[in-house]
Amino acid sequence: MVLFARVVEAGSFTGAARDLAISKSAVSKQISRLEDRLGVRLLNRSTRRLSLTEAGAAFHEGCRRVANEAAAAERTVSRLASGPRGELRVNAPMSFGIRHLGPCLADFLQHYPELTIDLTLNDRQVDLVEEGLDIAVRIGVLADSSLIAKRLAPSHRVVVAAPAYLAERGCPERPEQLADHACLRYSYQAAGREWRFRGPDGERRVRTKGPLAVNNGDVLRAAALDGLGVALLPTFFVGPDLRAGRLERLLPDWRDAQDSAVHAVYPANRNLSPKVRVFVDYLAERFGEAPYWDDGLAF
Amino acid sequence: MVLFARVVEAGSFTGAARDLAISKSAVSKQISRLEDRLGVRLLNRSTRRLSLTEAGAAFHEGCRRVANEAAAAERTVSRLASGPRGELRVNAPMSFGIRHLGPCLADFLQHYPELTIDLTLNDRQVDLVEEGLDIAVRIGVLADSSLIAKRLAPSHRVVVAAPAYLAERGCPERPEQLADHACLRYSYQAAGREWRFRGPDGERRVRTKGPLAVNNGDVLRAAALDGLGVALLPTFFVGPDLRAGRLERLLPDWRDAQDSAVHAVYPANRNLSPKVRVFVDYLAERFGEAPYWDDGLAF
DNA sequence: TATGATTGTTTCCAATTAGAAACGATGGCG
DNA sequence: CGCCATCGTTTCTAATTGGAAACAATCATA
Repeated sequence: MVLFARVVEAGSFTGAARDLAISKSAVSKQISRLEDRLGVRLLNRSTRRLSLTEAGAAFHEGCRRVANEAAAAERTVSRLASGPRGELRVNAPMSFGIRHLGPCLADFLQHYPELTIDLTLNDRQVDLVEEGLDIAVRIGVLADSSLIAKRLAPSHRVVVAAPAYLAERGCPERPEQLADHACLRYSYQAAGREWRFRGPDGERRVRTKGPLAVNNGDVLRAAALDGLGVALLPTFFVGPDLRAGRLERLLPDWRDAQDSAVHAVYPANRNLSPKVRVFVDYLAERFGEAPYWDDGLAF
Repeated sequence: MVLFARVVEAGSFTGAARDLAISKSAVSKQISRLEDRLGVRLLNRSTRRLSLTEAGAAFHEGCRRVANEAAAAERTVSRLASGPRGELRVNAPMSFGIRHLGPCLADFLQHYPELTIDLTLNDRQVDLVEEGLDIAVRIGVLADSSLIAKRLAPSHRVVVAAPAYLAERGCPERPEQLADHACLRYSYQAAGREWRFRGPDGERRVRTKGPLAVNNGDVLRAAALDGLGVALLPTFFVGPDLRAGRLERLLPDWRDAQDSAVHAVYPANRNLSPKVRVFVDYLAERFGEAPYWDDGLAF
């Protein structure tokens, strides 16, 4: 229809072909096919002159409208494709979002004034497609799926306790000794009860016990700060507490065997929209392999 | 764009494929190509669920409008293609138009109430395409062209004269004798001066002379009626005069060697519009190989 | 009145697109 | 928890469409 409109407006097949950068044989054949499909002759053509039939004139009216609408629609889309613009719908885990995403949004949005963000924080596994999300931040080991996962930062978990607790119960030197401590742990996590470490002489597993299991990191941290016990928490959670001396890191020679990472997860890579790309790039730059929350900590 | 709109509205590729009676692989590939061309992902697809991206939602809005406009345009055209409707632009020679086309229009239009006629009468050779005409009635031998010519009726020319003239000058029995008569003839016609006949013993040519040459049949006829001389005129012109005895036919055993025909001429045959078809058929039926204007005359 | 230039169409071949079937992934259902 | 049905994608082949050149028809020009 766009081609037909162009032919009418150019006044010739050859002119339309030139305008649309296709061959005149393609124009001729497309118009013929269109006429056959509609069952009407649209253009009367003598070798050197074109004229519209009654049907052609009516159809051209419609084609012109179609061509305009189509061009407008493509312009709208191209605008969204040409730069970071529009609304970015983000999902993230509650605690990470509050601590590390929230504080950077103002700066990010300042860089991209045509972008707005709709951030949803929750700890359940959401379906990006179903919820119409552009991107989710996820921490841990990822189940493989059709989505793209981009690593934003490492996520180390460390064993921590309050100085008061250590003064009272002593400081464990080897993972096995944790079995005799009050261990605060995540509930509803696969191996929440068993802590695994990799150290100088291999891997060790410890079955922990303690007065509290909870499915929220903030509660866990608060309990540790109150000297209720020993907790295994990500550094993005307790980095400031360690630097401030409110918590102390135990077993510094042992690394959590389940070390994982912070990921950005988003659908497909082909035709990734600029808004998603700039957000992912921004986060990867801001966090990185040595994120600020690990400053002063060694691994 | 129509396909994309359909996918969004059906909520699945498979559903859209079914609606449009194409394969789902075609749908999948077309959407992918569209996304590549626009440089944006329009739909996020997990195996069992589709959701629109921001760009997809904006584009769908436009596609819906495009699809509606396109459907409306096709409906309009299909209506014109589905039956005799609209305006029929006709061209015909002046005298034939007045005598034989005009009188049948009322009857014709009564059969096709959704049709209107724009009839132009003139004797110059018009360019159908340039003038935007649907059909022309032409009499004589046709130059071949890209147009279709449908024979509507034979056109016989006969030699006639008024009884008064014959009483005074006598009745020629053989073509050669016309050379001694006052011959009234068409001017500006190739062989207007030379009359050719086919008779019992072959073809004869007669070089005529006379007091009047004119490029209009009505004037010629009036002159003959007035007894000014002998004229060679088509029967559709002088049929009534012959039957009424106002004119008499000479040389009944000799036929005009240039016998020609009444034709309907129109562009191309492929996708001939119903309005043209019914008009041509109507005229062919009304005139035919033994047209009413030849009633009572023998050839 | 002939010639050259330009138009839309056709032809032949290459490139693109559609279709059938297989595939991998996911949700519903027992 | 496993099976089946269904979804979108991929693969391979067949059909369709596009392009360059040849063609037929017309107009402008000399």
